[in-house]
Amino acid sequence: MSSFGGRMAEYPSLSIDRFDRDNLLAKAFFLSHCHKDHMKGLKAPALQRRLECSLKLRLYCSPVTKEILLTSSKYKFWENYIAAIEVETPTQISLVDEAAGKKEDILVTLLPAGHCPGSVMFLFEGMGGTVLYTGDFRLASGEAARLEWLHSGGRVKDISTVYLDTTFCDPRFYQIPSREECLNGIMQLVGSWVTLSPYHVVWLNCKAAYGYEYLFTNLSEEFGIQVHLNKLDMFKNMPEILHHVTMDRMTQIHACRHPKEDYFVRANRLPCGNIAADGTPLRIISIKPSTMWFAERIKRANVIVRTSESCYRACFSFHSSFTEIKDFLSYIQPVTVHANVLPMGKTYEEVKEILKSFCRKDCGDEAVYKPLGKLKRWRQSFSNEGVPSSTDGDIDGLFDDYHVIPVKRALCVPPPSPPTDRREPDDEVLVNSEPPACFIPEFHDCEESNEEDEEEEIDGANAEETSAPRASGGAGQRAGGTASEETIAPSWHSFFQRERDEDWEREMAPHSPKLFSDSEDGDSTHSIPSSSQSTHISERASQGSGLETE
DNA sequence: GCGATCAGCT
DNA sequence: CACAGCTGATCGC
Repeated sequence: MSSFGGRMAEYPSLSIDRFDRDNLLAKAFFLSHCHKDHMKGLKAPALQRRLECSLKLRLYCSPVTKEILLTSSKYKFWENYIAAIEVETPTQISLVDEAAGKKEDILVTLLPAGHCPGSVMFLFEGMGGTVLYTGDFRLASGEAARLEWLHSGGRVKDISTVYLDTTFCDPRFYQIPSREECLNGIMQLVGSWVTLSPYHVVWLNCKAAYGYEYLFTNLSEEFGIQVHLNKLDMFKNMPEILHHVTMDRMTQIHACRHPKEDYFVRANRLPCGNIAADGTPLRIISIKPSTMWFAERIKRANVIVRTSESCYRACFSFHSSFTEIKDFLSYIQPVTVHANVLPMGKTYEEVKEILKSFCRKDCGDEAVYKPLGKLKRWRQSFSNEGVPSSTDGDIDGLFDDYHVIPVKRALCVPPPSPPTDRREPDDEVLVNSEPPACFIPEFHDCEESNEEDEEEEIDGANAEETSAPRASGGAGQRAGGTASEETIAPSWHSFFQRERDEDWEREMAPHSPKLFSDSEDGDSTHSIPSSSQSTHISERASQGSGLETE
């Protein structure tokens, strides 16, 4: 959760991701993405009043963020005060002091942050120097090098300060499997289930927040099955998402929510209450995206963990891991860095100390901080009214070496580890060189591990301990169900006959499914085909009743 | 009645 | 397994 106060020392008249208290006095507002903890005060009457009294005040964000924000009626009043800025399009903004009549121009560039739809980082350039506010982000190691606007003249820009998403800035979160690895694991699990029969459905237990959309679109694309959501209006102008989601409950992949969803799922019901038209009980598995991390370098990661008979956790993170943060910051090499988030159980000083080690070092008389050069050209500028006032499409000359990885500053890093080396996360950095002139602590050797109590290895003996009795008088919940949630009888059968009509009938065994069980209890019907080696699904004996829904 | 804050619970 | 946000209780206005 962001604890950033909203303002940066270098540009104190801007407010970012906080809109309460002193931030109300800002000359311009910025929203990095649409998560509530970055929107504090954004719908407060005090801010509404402030807007109505000013001709100049604008909220700057990405076009997607604007779309999402304005979909919510609570934020509709922003309609005339939002200036969407295209991503990766340097844009000039005039900050006007309406009382003093003074004006200051800054250049802002939105960089894709990989956190959720519309999420961006803000790169500010102006009299306060070059400052990067990351918002929340997840970039894989090496991705900073591909962000054009972090560079100039083939080199990384001279960035004085970074305001950084430090959610996982703790060696405990040393490594998180990549987006692709996680997605592949989930795809295989989903695929191995939904192909068994039309009655095999998956419930993705996603939090009520943006950021899972690429999961939905990829699953839908792969299996030709749209994902059921409670509402879609926020995606109405995003066809690339809209095509893959649906409000039709008659589908095999669900990410719908219900306040009592755990009750539903325990009773073998989907949160939306959907059932098969012919009364055949659905076979539901739940997959809960969670952050799973690895304190040590391990060769093969389990990105899926089975927690009970029909419940799985799948690795999923919208924040960069410790390694990714380190890579990002080491590449940017700012003079100073501020933590936007205090990771659980860490003090600000501890985080600061870690971050400092990734920043630019004071090495003797090497030029440490060069003043900002002349600003280059920009494509488009906004007047204070938020209207694009000019267009200058010619930016190509700025970055003709686009495909060449820009050269980093040659600071503080002696051979044999030249600064231009791009390290892969797996490279063994700690063995290959003398300590650099500026000693950089490494965290590779940390002994911390989340593995000890996780028991992620397959435990066939316990894996079937899932028919344990319900903790409570669960008998009151009949699978066939309470009548209140059902409305119209869905034409389940015909729906799927369009899609595929063979193969599944023979799979419709009457026994209860035992998923991914390696045990030989004789009732196992579900196993990931040969691909299980690459999926890294592990079983974990359920600690509780075996009927947990998370 | 509304908003802010916090505990509790995913 | 730790992110993001909901619900409900409490308090102040």
